[in-house]
Formats: sequence, C-alpha cells, structure tokens
Amino acid sequence: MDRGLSFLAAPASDIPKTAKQLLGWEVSANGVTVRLTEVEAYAGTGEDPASHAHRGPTPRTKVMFGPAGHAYVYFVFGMHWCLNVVCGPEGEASAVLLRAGEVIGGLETARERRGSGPDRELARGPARLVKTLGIGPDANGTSMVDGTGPLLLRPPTRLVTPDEIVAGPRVGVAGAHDVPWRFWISGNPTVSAYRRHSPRKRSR
DNA sequence: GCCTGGATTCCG
DNA sequence: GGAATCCAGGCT
Repeated sequence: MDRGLSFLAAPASDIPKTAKQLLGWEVSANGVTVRLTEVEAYAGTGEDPASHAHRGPTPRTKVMFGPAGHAYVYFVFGMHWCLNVVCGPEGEASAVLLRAGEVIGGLETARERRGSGPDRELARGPARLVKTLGIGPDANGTSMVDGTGPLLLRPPTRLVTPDEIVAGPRVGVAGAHDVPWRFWISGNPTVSAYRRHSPRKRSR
C-alpha cells in the first residue's frame, strides 16, 4: 500500500474520517475515470448495525475482513451492484461505499454504458457508478490500489478542502439515522438525492 | 430448506 | 408510490 493510500488501513474506529478523505479521489476502470463526490462509511462487526459485516464474516462479506484497498462488490435488489473500498486492518471489516462521482475521463464510454440522461447523472448513485465503470461481481475481492484488478484508485488531482465537505445521515439505511456517516462535496450536482429508508410494506 | 427484505433505479 | 428481480442471511 503506497502512493498515500496508507490511511485506508486506519483502525475501523476512524472509518468516518477515512471516508471523508476519499472524497475527490479518482477511480478508474475499463476506460472511465470518476472523481468521487459522495461516500458513506460503514464500520465492522458489532459496531454498526447498518454494516453488512455487523454480525461477523459470511461468504458474502468475507472480503470486508481482508486487506484495505480491495473492492467489496455486492448485489442488491435483484438487479444492482454496489462498490465499496475495504478499509481498516485485516480482520476489521470497515468499508466505504462509493455513492456518486463525476465522470472526468472516458465520457463517451460512460455515456454508452448508461444510455440516455444528463452527464451529471452518469455516476449519481452507487449502482449507476458501478455501471458507468463497467465492472461487476468479478471485481469483488480485487485490489483497487496495485493495478492487479480492473479498478484503480488514485489521489485527487483537484483537492477537496474541508470546508467543501458536508456530512449527513446515510441513505436507505434503516435505523442509525442519527449517525452522520454520509459525506459529500457541497453543491456538487453529481451527488445523489437523499432518500430516507422507506419500509416496503406495512404489516397491519 | 423456506422466507424476508434489501447500502437502488426507473417509470407511472 | 411501486415494481423489477434474486439471493444472502436468519430462522424453523
């Protein structure tokens, strides 16, 4: 882990700080580069009820317990994939969900992958970001920092200053609405719209 | 084994 | 507001 990436391996208790630091970083895959504008922090076992790793390792979440800088890709709602950067020391399952970004390279390719819609929505939302990058379940468990996988995470070329960063509750998470672990770049049009978690159906 | 509901998106 | 769409994880 070099190139200024060592902060990814900070203890799980520092995960909000780690997430914040990832804003402005650039993720490339398959000819498209995205500058991160919105992320969410998830802590590990026993610390964060909203984390997939909350109850300990499972076949699906074992990657989260591995080395920092690897990709945790998971399937949701029967049709979408979401991408996380695994953080923390091995054995501690913290991660940062990449929620949105602006396309700064490979714009034409990104448009082809996403179909119609304004450019600011190409990677606005975690599943859209994944689709824009052209990755899938194959990327799960690969390194995002050493070039051995399809993904590459690089430091910002445009710095994000602390006063640009806004914090708020995480999206779509039941409970823990008081935990402001979602971070985004103030005023950036590629940040996804906040939607409160809404129960699917009400039993009565 | 069965059942539930989800770190979402798109359409009506 | 609700459907699409399927599997991981929890429970019996």
